[in-house]
Amino acid sequence: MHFTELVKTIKERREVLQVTQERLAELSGVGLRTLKQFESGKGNPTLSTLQKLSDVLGMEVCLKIKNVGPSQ
Amino acid sequence: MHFTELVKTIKERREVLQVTQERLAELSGVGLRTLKQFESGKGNPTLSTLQKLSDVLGMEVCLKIKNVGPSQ
DNA sequence: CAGTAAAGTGCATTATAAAGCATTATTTTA
DNA sequence: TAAAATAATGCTTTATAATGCACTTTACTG
Repeated sequence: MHFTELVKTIKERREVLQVTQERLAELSGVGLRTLKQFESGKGNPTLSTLQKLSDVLGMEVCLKIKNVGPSQ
Repeated sequence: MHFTELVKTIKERREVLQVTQERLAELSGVGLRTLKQFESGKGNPTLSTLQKLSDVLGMEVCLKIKNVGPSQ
């Protein structure tokens, strides 16, 4: 997933769960400014920030082997 | 995946591919010091750093819904 | 064991993520 | 449409990630 997709995933998940940025910031311990910056596609969050947000949203950061198959 | 697992995954993948830290640093554009720090379980890499390393190793950073099933 | 390669660590500097605050813009809803 | 809620942005400060360099430690390999 590229940066943009990660942002989109977090943002959509937050919206599905009907959580505001403010609430997510509170629950995750991530600064509101940091969350806003991230969701608006700017910046370069630390792994820790990404994990805190993911956690609250019931998600997790993972690494998977890229699919480099020819017929994709 | 927790931080430790992410580290382990990157490190093991690098070793499987028989790439040295030095070579991975070169290929990914990540500083050798940064890579060393990460692999020895210290620090808190930025998403960008994690992605650069993953890319070269044929992996990608992703977000997935956590499995919170009762019988796990 | 000696020599070499690879990995880990201390220190210092630079770049930038994290954060808060105030303000503005946008969206929602009454 | 007015009011309220939510989201975005500029500015600034503080914390820390990224980096290089020199050195130590740990693995290999002859």
